[in-house]
Amino acid sequence: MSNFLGSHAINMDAKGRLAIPAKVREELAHACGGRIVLTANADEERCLLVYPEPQWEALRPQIEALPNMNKAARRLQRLLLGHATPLELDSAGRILVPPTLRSYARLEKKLMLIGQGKKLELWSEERWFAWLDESSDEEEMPPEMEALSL
Amino acid sequence: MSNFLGSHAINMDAKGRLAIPAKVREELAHACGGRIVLTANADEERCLLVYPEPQWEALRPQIEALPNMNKAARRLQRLLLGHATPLELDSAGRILVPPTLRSYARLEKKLMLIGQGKKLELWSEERWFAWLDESSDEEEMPPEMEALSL
DNA sequence: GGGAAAAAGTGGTTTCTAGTGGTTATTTGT
DNA sequence: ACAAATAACCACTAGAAACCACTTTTTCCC
Repeated sequence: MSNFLGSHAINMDAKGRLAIPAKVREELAHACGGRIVLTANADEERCLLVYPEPQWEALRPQIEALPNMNKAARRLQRLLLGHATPLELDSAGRILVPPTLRSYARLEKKLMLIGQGKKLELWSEERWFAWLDESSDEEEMPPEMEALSL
Repeated sequence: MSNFLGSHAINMDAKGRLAIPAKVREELAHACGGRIVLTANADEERCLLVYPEPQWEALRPQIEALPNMNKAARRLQRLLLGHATPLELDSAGRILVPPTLRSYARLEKKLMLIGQGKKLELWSEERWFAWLDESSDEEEMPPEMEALSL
């Protein structure tokens, strides 16, 4: 099972190529042989999600099966399914981010790649730091979280 | 079971390397053979957390399992999982703090390492002393705390 | 209490590989 | 068929990691 951790600053070149950090590349190699699926994030943060292909294939039927008379469910489907793009690493360990996804997440040169266990998140650096600075406003936390002892 | 106590002033060099104090090194050696995980703190104090690897591995699944349609849970995941970095001590007993974590906790040259029982906290010296000076404002305390007799 | 030896902390140097950019080939569309 | 855009290939540079050497502090023994 893949286990992506940590954050990495990476640059995207003018062609939309970005080099996956070597550490992450290793993880990807034996999680999916370098076959990944890139898609949009569903919540209000405009970032991209990087799934090893098997992980994505496990998730996809669940999304497709959602009762889509519900507006929120339709939104999730359109965002996730509608942006999903299979990608492979090139010989130098880079991926080419499709223009659509690039503009969805407002990616420019400086990016951040954030490990999230079974997947990775790809943010524009600017947006990532802005999100970090947001006050962790008084959202109510789920009971599992209140019980945590870090 | 590890049991980190006390505080130590330490210096980070220009490359981001910092020497773990010998006392702490001993504790680490037989808690995890020197294999540690460094990550960000979840609350508003921007410091880093140092876990012996087994401790972290006990915690990680709990964090990953949080219901991440919830905003507060997502924040915790992005901070903790998204910054977690496994590290090993070099031949001189030092660790290299990744640039991402260095900037998150605003670490410069002078740092403080604070024992917290099962983990350690790593602060910029400046922020540590500033925090000490903060008024412990009238937050209400949990019942377990009210029952304490120091 | 002083000196010596060992350990701890600090800094620099070299080597290697990850990351970057450019160039050529191929494919697709007009 | 030709042109433009995309994809694969190759070469170079810069940054990171491992190695090594030195200085300073502490502890133990005389």
